[in-house]
Order: sequence, then C-alpha cells, then structure tokens
Amino acid sequence: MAQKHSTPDTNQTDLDQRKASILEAVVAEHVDTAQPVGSSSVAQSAKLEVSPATVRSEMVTLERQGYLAQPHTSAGRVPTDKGYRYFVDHLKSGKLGPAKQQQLSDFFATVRGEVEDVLEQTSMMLTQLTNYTSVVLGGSSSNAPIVSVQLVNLDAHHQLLVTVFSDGTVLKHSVLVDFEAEHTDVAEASKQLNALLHGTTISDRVQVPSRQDDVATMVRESVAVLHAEQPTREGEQVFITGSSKVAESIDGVDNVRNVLALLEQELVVVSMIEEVLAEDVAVKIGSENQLEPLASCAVIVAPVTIEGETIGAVGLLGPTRIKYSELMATTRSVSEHLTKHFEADR
Amino acid sequence: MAQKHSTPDTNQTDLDQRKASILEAVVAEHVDTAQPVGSSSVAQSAKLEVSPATVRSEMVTLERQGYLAQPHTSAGRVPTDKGYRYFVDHLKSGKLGPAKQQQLSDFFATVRGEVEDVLEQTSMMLTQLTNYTSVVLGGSSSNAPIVSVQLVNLDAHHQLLVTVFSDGTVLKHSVLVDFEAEHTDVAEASKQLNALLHGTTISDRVQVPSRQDDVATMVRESVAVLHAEQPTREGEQVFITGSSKVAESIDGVDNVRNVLALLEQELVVVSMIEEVLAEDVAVKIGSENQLEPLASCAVIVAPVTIEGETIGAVGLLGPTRIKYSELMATTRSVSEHLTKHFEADR
DNA sequence: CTTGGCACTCAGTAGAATTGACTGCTAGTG
DNA sequence: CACTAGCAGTCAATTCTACTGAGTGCCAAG
Repeated sequence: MAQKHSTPDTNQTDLDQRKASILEAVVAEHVDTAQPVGSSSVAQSAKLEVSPATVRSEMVTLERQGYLAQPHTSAGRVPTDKGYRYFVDHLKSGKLGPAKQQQLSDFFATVRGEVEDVLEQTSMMLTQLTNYTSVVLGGSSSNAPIVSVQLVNLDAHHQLLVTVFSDGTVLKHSVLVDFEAEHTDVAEASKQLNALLHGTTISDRVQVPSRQDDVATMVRESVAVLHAEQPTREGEQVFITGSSKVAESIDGVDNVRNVLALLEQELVVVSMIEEVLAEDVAVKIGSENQLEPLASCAVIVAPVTIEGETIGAVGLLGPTRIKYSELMATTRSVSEHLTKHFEADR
Repeated sequence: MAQKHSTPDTNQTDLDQRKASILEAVVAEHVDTAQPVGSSSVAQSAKLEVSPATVRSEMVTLERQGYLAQPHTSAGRVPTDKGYRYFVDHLKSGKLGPAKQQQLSDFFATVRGEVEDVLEQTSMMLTQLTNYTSVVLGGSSSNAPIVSVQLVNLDAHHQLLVTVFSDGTVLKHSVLVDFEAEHTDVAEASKQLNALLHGTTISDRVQVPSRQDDVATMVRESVAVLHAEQPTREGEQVFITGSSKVAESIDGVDNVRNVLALLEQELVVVSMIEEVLAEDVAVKIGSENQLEPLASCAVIVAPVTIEGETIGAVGLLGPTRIKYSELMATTRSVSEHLTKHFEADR
C-alpha cells in the first residue's frame, strides 16, 4: 500500500511539501479575507506552478486528513483547528516589523512606576498594538517572604493589618476585636507580629501566643486572618484590556457574550493561562481550549520569567483567524521586554 | 386659540391625562416586546375605554410634541428619549418585589470584608439581580486623614512607602534612593514621616527637613512621591460588572463595541457618573448622556452617602428599553443598603 | 369629540429564478 | 503516472416578485 501511493494514508504529522504550501496558502488567504478560499486563488498565490485542478485534488486529501473543511459543497476550503495547528507548528518564528519593534522599545524605555502599573500599561499597549484583547498576569505573592507587618488603629474596635512582602506586594486585612484596644497595646501587638512573621511566607505556620490578654488576642486574630489568605489566590494580578475588541473580532452575538462572560471571571482566565503555560505550549487554537466558549478563539501565551522562574504571563485572545506569525512574535517580544524590565529592577 | 383647543400647542411639561396614559401604555408595551406598538393594542391595554381611532389621533399629537416616533409610516409608535423622560419623571416611585427585597437583605446581612470587596461583590450582585451592567464607585481617599506611614526596606536602594488612611485605604509607592540605605536610617525616616504626616490629608502641604543626610533625603522623597498622588485621582475605586450583558441588551455590533470601549476607560465612567450625580438626577436616557456611544443607553445612578456626604455611587447601564420603575427601585435600595452598611461600620 | 370604516403604505416574508463561485469527475496528454 | 483541461453538478447568496398584514391617516356620520 505504502509503496503504491507516494503519500501514505496514515495520520502522519508531516505533509507533502506541496500540500504544506497549499495549506499555508489557504491559511494566509483565509486570515486575510475571512472567506473560504478556492482552488484557483491558491493555484495563483502558492509558489507551485500547478493548475487549479491539481490543487483541488490535493485539497481533497487535505480535507480527508482533517486539515481543511468545506462550509458547504460548493464553497472553498477553510482551515480547521488542526490545519491551523499544523501551520503554527511549522511556522518559522517570524520577526516583528521594525516599526512595532521601535514602538515596543519606546514603551519599555519610558514606562515606570509600581509593578501593577507597569503590567496594566503593558496590557493596554499590547491591545493597542494588536487590536486584540490582551491579558497580563502578575505572579502571586504567596511565595515571597514577609518584610514588614503593621497593625494600625482605625478606631477602638477596628484595626487594619498591613503586610508588606519582599516583592513589594502589599496586602491589607481588617481585624475586629470585641474590646476597646489601647493604642499602646496595638503598637505592642504590631511589634510582636513583626518579630513573629518577619521572613516567613504566607504559607508558613507560626507559633502564636496562647495568653488571653488583649495584645495576644490581637496577634492571634491577625495571624489567623493573614493565613486565611492562602487558599483564595489573592495577590494574583490580572489585567485584561480590550474586551471591546472581542465584539469586533469574534462573530456571533452569542459567542461574543460567552467570551466576555468568561473574561469577567478572572479566576477562570488565570487558570486557563496557567494551563497553557504548564503544557509549555504558546498557542491554543479553537477546540484545543478546554473552555467551551473559546471554541472559536485562539489564545497566544508567553511566560514572563525571572531567573528561570515563571512569575507571570502575557496573553492575547483573538479569533482563530489571526496572523499567528506576527502576533506570536509580538507576544514573545513583549514577554521578553517585561522579563528584562523586571530583571533590571532587581 | 387657547380656548378653542383644550390642549394648547405650546411645549408644555404636562400632558393631558389621557395622553399620559397612552404614553405610559406605549412605554410599557415597548419595553416588554421591543416592538413598535400600535393604536389598537394601546386602546385595549390602557384603562381608558376609547377606540383605536381616538388613540391614533392622540398619538399623532404626541408624535408632533416629540414624545413618540414612528420607525416608518406603517409601523406602530416607539417612545422617544423625551417620551421616556416624561414617563420617568411622572413615575410614582415603585417598590421592589418582596423576593428581590429579601435577596438584597440576605446579601447585605452576609457580606463582609474589606470595603473594596464589599463594593465589588455588591456590583456583582446587582448585575446578577438585574441582568444589566453595573457600576459601583467608591469615594476617593484623598480627603481622609493619614493614620500611619511606614517606610519599608525592600533592598538597599529600594524602599516602599506604605500609607494608611483613616478610612482603611492603603496606598503604596516605591521610593528610590541613590545611596545604600541603612536599616536604622530607614526606621528613623519612617518615624519622622509618621510624626510629620499623621493626621494630615494628602492635599495638605507639610514642612520637610532640608538637611542633606540620608534620613532627610528619604523623608523628602517620600513626602514628594505621596503628594504627587494628588492630581491623578488614584484611590477612586471603580467596579464594573457584567460588561457581557451589554452584548445581549444593546443591539448593533457597533453600538456594543463602542459601549464596551467606553466602559474600559474607567476614568470616563467615573466622570460620567459624577456628572449625573452633580445634577442630582438619577436617570439619564439616551441622548441625554453627554457621551455619544450611550445614545441608545439608559443610565441609572444613586449616591451612597455617609452623614450627608457622597462617598460613592451605584449605577446601572442598560438599553433605553428597560423597566425603569423596577430598576430605579433596585438601585435606590442597593444604595441605601450600602449607606447603612458603611454607617454600621463606623 | 368620538367612532367606525376604508383606502393606503410599507416592512417583512416566502417562493422562484438567477447567478456565480466552487467542486468532483473524467478523459486526454506528455 | 502525475498533471491538466473541460464540463456537469452543487448550493449559498442574490435578486425579483407577489403577497401579507399590521398599522396608519382621513373622512363622514353619530
């Protein structure tokens, strides 16, 4: 069998040179026009000098193999998710246009301020640059050691616990007590808390005093409320920009609604991004996404690392019909810039 | 002239009893069906027992006066913005269904945590309750006096200034110095800052030491960076929930996009809400909104006050075609609950 | 002033005819 | 055997036509 046909019919991961070119041409044109593309236009555009008829027969096998699909009999072909996947996998990493490269450099040269602000502005910039929805993730603080803890009196029954972590994150929690707290006691509790917690992380457990006086009570309360932080992944920072772009790039009102609803659930977004990162895959196409509403979307993600450790991520969300090469380059570049930016800060 | 016609033709603010009923009926049915409403259905639904023909002639004058409009000759009538305005102005304040009332009470009975969290959850609840986009605004911190200031060492050149305000707001700023800061110096600077700033507000100007030693420099830097906060309205908290509802309630992809884009610019939203509050009007209908993209939207806003002072706002955004009575009651109720909630905290 | 009646208007719908961009197939060619 | 030209077939999209029906404006009579 395999000798009879020059192209074996098993599910192979590599395609004929010509088939690959045809697939590439189909992707390119469909990304461009949003229309199904026919054999004749492929025959013209692809480097191969063959007749439309030949292209057609190739497309038939590409369709059988699942790389292309036909909306209906008399229409042209459209890439399937698998088709895009092949295209992406065999993409030689494109580079960024010099104009955009410049724009990026300029941005990172001028941006400054708190980490949150930088991340948010990066997200905005990315949206503006690509015209798609952008997601930027900042790492959770739960691993950083505590640098300072302070209990502040708001009123007699009402204290505020302010915790500063070594990475600059600040967390606040209110602490309520059922006695009238003296200023001096609050100060003392603050001191003890510092001694107790300095250098520990939020997941470390510490020995709290069991005495029943006011100071000890406040210390116990404070530690408890801080440790309660753990399970809820507070401190994860998510910046989603350009949700409105969903409305113009995704079609179908229902789709738009579902994707927007999804974006509103930030936790879902975070876990989605993390899943993608964990698999060390930078692109998820259509149904490759676990989340049903994203069946018509493509997600591009790149990690932000410091000293080899992933501390965040940069993501883009668009329809499957996007310029993968360009957007992947952009995303990669932004993540690299961010990495460099944070390393310079240390 | 005025004697001949019982209804003078000048632009009066009050309508004939019967015209009012007709307008009301048109609004009611159009809100319900989203369709233009015809004379006969009005004749049936309105309390008045008149023939469709009579209704028709009344509708002609209502249209001439600008309360109604016809999409095209052979269609029914649709309320104009002015029509809705009249309807809203003459609405006797409706009340909330007992089910929703219960739901609200339950929510506020169980909600707790930081102010931000309460506001955010309120926004979510409001969206869930109404199925429209909800905006909740928390007051700016710039007016609250400072309770505590602390300078924390992150590394040698890198300090973090943590400021706590009497209302529980916490602000952080990084402070960079070009010398290696001693731990003891940082502690001393922290102490001086506290002495200097405790009790002042962010807009108060204070005397800073002019000495050139390390401690004084850090103090100066810190005060400067804190006071720089002023112009940018940091500390305003905006919680926008249910943006995805825009996609289902507003029609026209372009409209959806524009409204979403607007919501993304939080500053714009804030100023919009503030404008509405300043005029002490709770509802803006269609073109009454200054912002062009909102021409097909209605905005309902209610203030949240503590001791007579406005510290925030609760808002709803939907199409002009909404149940004003119910939603206004809901918004009012939520704002009252919030007000009570925060007063109880004091 | 109100009403029933009537002619008129016009968006929306349904069906038929047409178009045109495709394909799949087949027979022919180097 | 790979390729191609040509042709018949398919089917969404478009256009046209006729029709329907909700709703109006107007008028004449009560």
